[in-house]
Amino acid sequence: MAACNTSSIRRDCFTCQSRERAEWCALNKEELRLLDKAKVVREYRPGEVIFHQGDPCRGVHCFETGMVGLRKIDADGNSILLGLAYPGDTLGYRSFLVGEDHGASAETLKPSTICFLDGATVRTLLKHNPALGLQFLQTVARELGAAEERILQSVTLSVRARFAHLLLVLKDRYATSGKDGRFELELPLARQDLAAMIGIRPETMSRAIKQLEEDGVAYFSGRSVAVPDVKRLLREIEPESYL
Amino acid sequence: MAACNTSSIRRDCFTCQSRERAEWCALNKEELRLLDKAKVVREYRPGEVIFHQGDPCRGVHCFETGMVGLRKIDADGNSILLGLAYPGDTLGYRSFLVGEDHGASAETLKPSTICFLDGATVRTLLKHNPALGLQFLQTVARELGAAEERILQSVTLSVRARFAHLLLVLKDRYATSGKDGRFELELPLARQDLAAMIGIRPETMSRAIKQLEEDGVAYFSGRSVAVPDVKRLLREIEPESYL
DNA sequence: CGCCAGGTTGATTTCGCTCAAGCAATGTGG
DNA sequence: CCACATTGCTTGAGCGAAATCAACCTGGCG
Repeated sequence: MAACNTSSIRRDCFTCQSRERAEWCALNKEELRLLDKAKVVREYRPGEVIFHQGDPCRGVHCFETGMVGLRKIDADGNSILLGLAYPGDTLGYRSFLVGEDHGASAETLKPSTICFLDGATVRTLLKHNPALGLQFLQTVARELGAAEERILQSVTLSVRARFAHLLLVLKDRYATSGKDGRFELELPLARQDLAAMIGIRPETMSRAIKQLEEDGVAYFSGRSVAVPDVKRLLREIEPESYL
Repeated sequence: MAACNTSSIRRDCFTCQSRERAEWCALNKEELRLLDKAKVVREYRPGEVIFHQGDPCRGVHCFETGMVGLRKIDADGNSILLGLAYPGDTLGYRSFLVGEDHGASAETLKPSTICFLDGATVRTLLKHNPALGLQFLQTVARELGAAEERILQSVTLSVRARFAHLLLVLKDRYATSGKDGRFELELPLARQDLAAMIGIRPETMSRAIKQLEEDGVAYFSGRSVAVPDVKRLLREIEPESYL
C-alpha cells in the first residue's frame, strides 16, 4: 500500500555492488550515466508486491538488496513459487523482452531495495550495446535450462525427493557450516512457501518433514535445519546411486 | 548409424524457406554466405538421434524440414518429451549459449532435413551481428515463458486437464477443420509419446482417452481425433469457467 | 484477553502408478 | 506361406502417494 520513503542513502549505479554481478556489468561509463539517471530507487518492506502477474510490463527491476520470490498463479487460484531472486538479479526481464504482460508476480520476502528501469531506457541500452543483450541471453538460457530440469523433476520425482533437492539448492546459498557431510542452514522461507516451491500443499510438507526426521535424514526446528549427512540427502534423489 | 546420403538437391541458406522464419533472418548477404559455407546438411530418417543428452555441444542445428522431438531423461531413466520442434527452429542453441553439454536429446519423428552449424561460426556471427543475438534472446525468452507455464501446469492440473491442454496446443498446428466449435486433427505422435509429453504412463494415457470419449469430449481413432466442441475442452482446463 | 495466521495431525478419498495379461498389427526367418 | 517374435495399445486389479477435509494447537499481537 503505502510506499516507503525513497532511499535516505544516495544510491547510484556506479558504486552499486549488485550491478557487477548483474547483466549491467557490460555497460561503460557513459551508459552507466544513462542508467543512473533513469533508475527509480524504491525500498520495500517484506510482503510487498513489486509487480503483479497480468500487469503490463513497463520495464525491468534491478534487485539491489534483500530477497524476493516469484509467484505464478493459474486460473483456479493454485499458486507456486517459481523461484527466489537475489541481489544482482534483474526482475521482469522475460516479459519485457517478449513484450508481454508479466507472467508471474514478484513479492519481497525480506526488506529490499529495488530499482526500476523504464522500458525505453533498457531498449536504448540494448540497441546501443550488443554486449548487454548477450549478457541477458546467457541469463535467460541458463534459466531455461533450470526450468526444463524442473519440469522433468516435477513429473518424475516424489515429493520427498523434490524436497531433498530443494534443501540441497538452499544449502548452496544458506548453509552455515559444512564440515565433512554435515551441514546446517537457516531456511529463508516459511513452511507454506517451501511447499509452494515444489508445488505441494502445506500439510504434505509437514508430513515430508516428519518423515525425513524419522529417517534421520534432516532435523527441523523452526526455520533451522540440520543435516547430518549430505549423501543421505543426495540418495533421496537418485535412489539407485552408488554413493 | 549409417549416415544418409547428403542432399541430392542443392541446399543453400539463401533460398532456404525455413531461414526466414528463424533467427537467421537477421543476417545480411555477406553473413549468409558465411553461414552457407559453414553449414553441413544431413537427411535423417524417422527415429534417428540428432544429438544425445550429455553429449558435448559443438554447435547448433537448423531445422529445415520434417519434425523432431526433444526428450529429457533423468537419472532413473524416466523420460519426458520436452516438446516438438518444427522447420525454422534452431536446435541445441540453449546448451550452446551457456556452453554446457546438451541437456536433452533431439530425435527425428519424421524424415527430416537438418543443417549443422559449428560453434565457431555461430560465435562469429553473434559477435558480428548484434541483431542475431537479439533474435535468439526473443526465442529463449518465449521458451522460458512456456516452460514456466508448464511447471505450473504439471503440478496443479490433473492428467485429464493436461491432456486437454495438449490437444488444444496440437490443434493450433494440426487441426484440419474448424467450423464453429468442432474440429478434427491428425495426431503427429504415438500414444506413448503423447503420454511422454505430459509426463504420464502409456496406460494412464489410454484411460484418459477412454474417459474423454465416454464424456463425449473427444473421439479417437488411430491417430485422428474429433472434437465436437472446443469449449468442452477448454472447460477441462478451467473448471469454474463461465463459458 | 480473544483473535488469527501458520503449522501440525488424523481420517478419508482420489488419482495415477505398478504389475500383469491380452490383443492387434507388423515384421521375419524358415 | 505360415509359425513366431516384436512392438504398440488396451484393460484390469491392487496399491500407494498426495490431496482434501476437518480439527486442533501454537505463538504473536491488537
